[in-house]
Amino acid sequence: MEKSEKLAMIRHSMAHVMAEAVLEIFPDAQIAIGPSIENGFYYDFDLPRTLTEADLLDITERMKAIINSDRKFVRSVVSRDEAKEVFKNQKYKLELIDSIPEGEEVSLYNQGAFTDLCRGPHVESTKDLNADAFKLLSVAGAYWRGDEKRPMLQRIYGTAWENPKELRLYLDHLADIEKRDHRKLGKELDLFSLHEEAGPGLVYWHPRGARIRQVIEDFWRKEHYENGYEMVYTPHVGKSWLWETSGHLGFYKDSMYPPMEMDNMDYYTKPMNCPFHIMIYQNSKKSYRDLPCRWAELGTVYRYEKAGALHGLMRVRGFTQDDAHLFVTPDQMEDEIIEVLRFSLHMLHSFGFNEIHAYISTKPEKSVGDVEKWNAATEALKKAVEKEGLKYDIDEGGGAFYGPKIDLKIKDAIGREWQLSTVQFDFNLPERFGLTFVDKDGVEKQPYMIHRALLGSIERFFGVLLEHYAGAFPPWLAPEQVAIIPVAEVANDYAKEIERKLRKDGIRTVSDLSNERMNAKIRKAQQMKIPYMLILGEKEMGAGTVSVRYRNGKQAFGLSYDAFLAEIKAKIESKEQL
RNA sequence: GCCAAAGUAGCUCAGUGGUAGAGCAGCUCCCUCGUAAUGAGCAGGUCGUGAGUCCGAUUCUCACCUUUGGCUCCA
Repeated sequence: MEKSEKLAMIRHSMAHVMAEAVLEIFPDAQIAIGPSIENGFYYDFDLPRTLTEADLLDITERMKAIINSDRKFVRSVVSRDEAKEVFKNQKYKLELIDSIPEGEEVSLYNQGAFTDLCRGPHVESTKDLNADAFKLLSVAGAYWRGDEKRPMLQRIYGTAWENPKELRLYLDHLADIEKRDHRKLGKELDLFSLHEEAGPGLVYWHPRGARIRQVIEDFWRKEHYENGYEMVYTPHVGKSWLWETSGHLGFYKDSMYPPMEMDNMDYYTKPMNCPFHIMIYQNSKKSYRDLPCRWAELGTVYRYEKAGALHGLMRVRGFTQDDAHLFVTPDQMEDEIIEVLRFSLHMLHSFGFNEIHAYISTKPEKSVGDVEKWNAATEALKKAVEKEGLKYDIDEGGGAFYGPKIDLKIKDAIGREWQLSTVQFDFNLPERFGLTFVDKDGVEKQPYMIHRALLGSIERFFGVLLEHYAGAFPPWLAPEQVAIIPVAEVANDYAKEIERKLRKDGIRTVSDLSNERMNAKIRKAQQMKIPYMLILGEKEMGAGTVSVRYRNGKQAFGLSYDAFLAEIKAKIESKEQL
């Protein structure tokens, strides 16, 4: 048996054991569902009162007792009526029984005092579970069937493994995630802040964070120019006419900031940049000779995200998309898609993301645009992905109503997936705005329009980068690349001299002339995760050299200034991690 | 928006029905030091906001705001 199947069985069985334990404490509890999930399991309950930390300990102890009592998991197949009789006091189970398709058999699993409606499979006996290889993690609210109109249940999350060692590894992994939390690092490294009193979900970039953002944006612009894009700038607000035409006021209004009234007109802050880029397109009549238009903008947009959805930099209300729109002829479409994908991968690789997975989403049932276009676009997406040799999954029918898309997800340093790039066809806006170009044959035709963002949003991308590197940015991104640390006051002038030279040579440098001890300065620089420290004392002054302490603790003594400069420049140039 | 927890000094946190404390950071002084914290002193808080109970509320109650973990949605 595959390990993943075995773990799923263990976790699913754990969920049943947990349900039994909960029922021991709350005999009248209504039980909902309890599946295995990635890394663990959960079970949803409708309970007479809110669970506390103490309850979790109590449940844990009871679970251990159940596991150690060697109860068999016994499967039985019953009729619907029999099942309904068994669960006559369990309204959620009754609903589930009714939702089982006709013809599918209804099975129960029983262990000890607990019987659950369940497809299985399960381990043979509770003794196949390890009482020291699970942990209940948290209680959270969850709607019955994920529907916010239905009752809110209490969900207990747990993690379960084959043995205590695996559990330990997983708990260490959770601790690692916590250590890398971009909100924590953002504070520690003085990169950004959010201010509840000034508006939730709005980001303030501090000098050190802004430095990194600047490096990202400069690189982004340079690459875009090199790859045939032009930059545009567009306004932050637009009259309601624009959003009515685009359809946003019809489909997207709930996610937009409310209107501002001026001169009897409603103005909306933009939740997307597309209508503005379309205005530029429409400013003049386009010939096939003008296409493709590749227009990019670091466009700051505002969206009303539900309060509960806000999360650090990952989910905010104001953010900057690294947006671009491509207006292309049908002939150009395929090559352009291949090119966009190649470009995306190049960008992601540059930032140190090398494990990339593609997800193609195809035509949903309700859609606009004719089938031929959908097919051509979808084929182009597949071709592009295959050409790059990317692993990909297809989400059949998972596209937006207005066009198919590719999403790229990267894996970070600790194996978590993040969606960054997205390439999205749009058959809707060209129609709504009546976009055309004059083809060779003199006939006006509709161009293909492609939205794409490579990094997604700068805020979110920054958050992902921060967690990926755990704050220890590679030299090319580090807000401060060199910290100069004089051993004692006598070396301060020499420190200033070296700082001036480095700054002049384009190296981001700070020097610490405070009257702390050298050790304290090193500690400070180390905590700020500055990649290079130059320790300058009488020896260096005398010889006109520098001594380097690298972020990883290694040291090099007596380097000439030029040798050090060459070394750091090479690192920056290569974008390597130190 | 819903469920739960939380909000005390710039940060991390302790604490109490009789208007608060630590460490770090900050400031001052001392130290001038060779690879992760020299030492001493000072200053810093209307205890998230508003109401209620009470002789008295940071502490108890309620409402609101915000944050966190989830649900939903997504970049």
